[in-house]
Amino acid sequence: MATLQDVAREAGVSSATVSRVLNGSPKVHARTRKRVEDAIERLGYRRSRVARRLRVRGGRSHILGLMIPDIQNPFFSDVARGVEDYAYTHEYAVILCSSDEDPKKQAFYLNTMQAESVDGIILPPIPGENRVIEELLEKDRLPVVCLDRRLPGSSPDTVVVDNRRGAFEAVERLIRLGHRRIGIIIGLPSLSTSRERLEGYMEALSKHRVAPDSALVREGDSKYRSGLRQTDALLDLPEPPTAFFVCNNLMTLGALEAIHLRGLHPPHDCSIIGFDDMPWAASLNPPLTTVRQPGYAIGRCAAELLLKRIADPARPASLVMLQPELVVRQSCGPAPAA
Amino acid sequence: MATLQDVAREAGVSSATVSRVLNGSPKVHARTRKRVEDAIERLGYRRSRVARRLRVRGGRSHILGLMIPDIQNPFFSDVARGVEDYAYTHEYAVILCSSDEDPKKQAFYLNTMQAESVDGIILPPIPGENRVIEELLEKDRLPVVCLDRRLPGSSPDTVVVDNRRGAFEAVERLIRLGHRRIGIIIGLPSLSTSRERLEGYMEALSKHRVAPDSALVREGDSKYRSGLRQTDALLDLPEPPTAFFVCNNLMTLGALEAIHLRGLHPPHDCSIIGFDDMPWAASLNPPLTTVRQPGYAIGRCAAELLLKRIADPARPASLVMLQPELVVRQSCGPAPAA
DNA sequence: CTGAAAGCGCTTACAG
DNA sequence: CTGAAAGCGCTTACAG
Repeated sequence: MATLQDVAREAGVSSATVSRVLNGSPKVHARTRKRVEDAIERLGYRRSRVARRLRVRGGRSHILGLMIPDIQNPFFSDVARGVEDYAYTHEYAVILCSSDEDPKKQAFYLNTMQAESVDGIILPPIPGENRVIEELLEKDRLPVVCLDRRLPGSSPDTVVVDNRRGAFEAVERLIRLGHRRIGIIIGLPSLSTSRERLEGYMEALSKHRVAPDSALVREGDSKYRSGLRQTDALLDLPEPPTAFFVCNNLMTLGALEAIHLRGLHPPHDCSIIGFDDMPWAASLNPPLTTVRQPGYAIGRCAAELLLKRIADPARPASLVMLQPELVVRQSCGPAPAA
Repeated sequence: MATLQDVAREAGVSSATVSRVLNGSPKVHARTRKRVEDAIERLGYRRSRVARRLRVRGGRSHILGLMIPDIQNPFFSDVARGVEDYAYTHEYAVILCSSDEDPKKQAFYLNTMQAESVDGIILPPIPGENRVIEELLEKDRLPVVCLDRRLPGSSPDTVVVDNRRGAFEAVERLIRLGHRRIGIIIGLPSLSTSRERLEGYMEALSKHRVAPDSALVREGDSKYRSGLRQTDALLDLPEPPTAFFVCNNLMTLGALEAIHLRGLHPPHDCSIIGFDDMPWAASLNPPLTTVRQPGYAIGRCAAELLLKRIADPARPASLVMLQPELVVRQSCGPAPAA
């Protein structure tokens, strides 16, 4: 690889001049500039960002770090795409990591990102691992934007969805269809999203004077298998629910499987509403009614907040709450007469 | 941020010694090592990878570049996860980019990756853009592995799936069920995957002496809408197909939608086989028979080849062909009597 | 086992 | 408008 020195030699100028040309400094004679540009062309020179970053004070790496639980979860691939597209329009690239909610992986990746001197990091905080992120913010003064989940205690820039409202609307719809025994499967209870969705469920029940029953509340882990198991458990109840509200995409697939395995056919035999919409929700059996989270918009918004913070570290932190939307398809019907 | 110099001062040793401790050199006195480690701890020092890379000859960045058409396509998120997981076990992080098959985006991202001095790049080559990749390989001597698609002309490390065989088996199955008019919807004809899947289709036809009909061959663009449109076109034929072979995941969803809109119910009214399996394929209506590509394994394998090449640039290039698998569910039935 | 010194490829006041 | 020189934060022969 040719270096800046090589270019200087080739063009017969000093390295300072080459650097000026590279940085578009106005005070270089047009003829000199041309000579340098020709030399760059001839040598196929490319400036080393690594060396540049070492030198330039406050030098931006133009790299963002994005750490999500799992890129194979369609919600998070929507988020990732949103981040990436916004970053691209601002000439940023992104380092992507899947943490699997594993503190060890998170630590490794966070370390790598910092060592690579990313300009900032976007992540949904892992419950119980706040310290790490707070250190990032306070000690390392690294811009961080939280997404999907809130960071209890501190309040960095955050973008979340109104989970309470999304859950409330879903459950209210089920109640209006006549359902009184509504099962809910939430994700890990340590997640703020799980708690908020449960709150929305409780509020809807309370508003419509439906008595809550703790047997109808099940905890999963956001994966397919837990959706299957918890639905099974619900169906095994002496008085099983007539409707299901399943709080994430993969668990909903599992729930559907469990329901089918019993020979049940929604929306006739029972009703189901999922959380997270997906391109194939309309092709499921039955076409699935879901609470749509704007994953792509969440990603874009987080990237925007991060770039703003990078540009102005002193700006006040903001909390953006995006609205979910109930997408009604065909998985809900009236409650069977009791 | 504390620098190595700060640590040296704090520990009362030279910077060389600190560096030795950092690099795990055995020839440092245990007591000295302890002093340095304590100083590092006290100062919260983290070594700058940027400075390190500038200095270490042939210094590895421990970053891989991965450029895929679209992270929102589940096949590619499987691939991405495979790459990432393998990279993680070897202490590598990955920069992820979605090219949308857009040469301009590809150029920008490739540039960024190089400037960031990634140690190597994994990508499915964009048709007609071979030059760029060849330059990477020859001029910049940057390790590159191609994935999913072959690079016509040269032969870098490549991992692909046996598309011909996957398509052949799918179509043969349809023929054995009695289908004679089998529609196929391929992706962009410039992609090697599209051509190979079409070849497999033709071979199956030919083996079983079914006359090909060019009206049954439609070209899509791998997206949902084209699956919908091309299926519509097929159904509008004077003599429509009784079975459909749709060559990618998103187009299959579109095809299913088109079929449902006509009030048709597979597997009774027609049959359909998709390409690419997905976690929710079993929950579709009907549960979908598909050719499963091992996306995760493809990603892992590509990452493995890349790291091997980085370690030994002189090793001969290898072409790995992974086998697809026909996953039979319930979207295919006997052809209706003519 | 440890230190002084050179240098990786750039940028940037400081002179001129 | 241009150049000489210092320095970003590290590593590594070379001495001792």
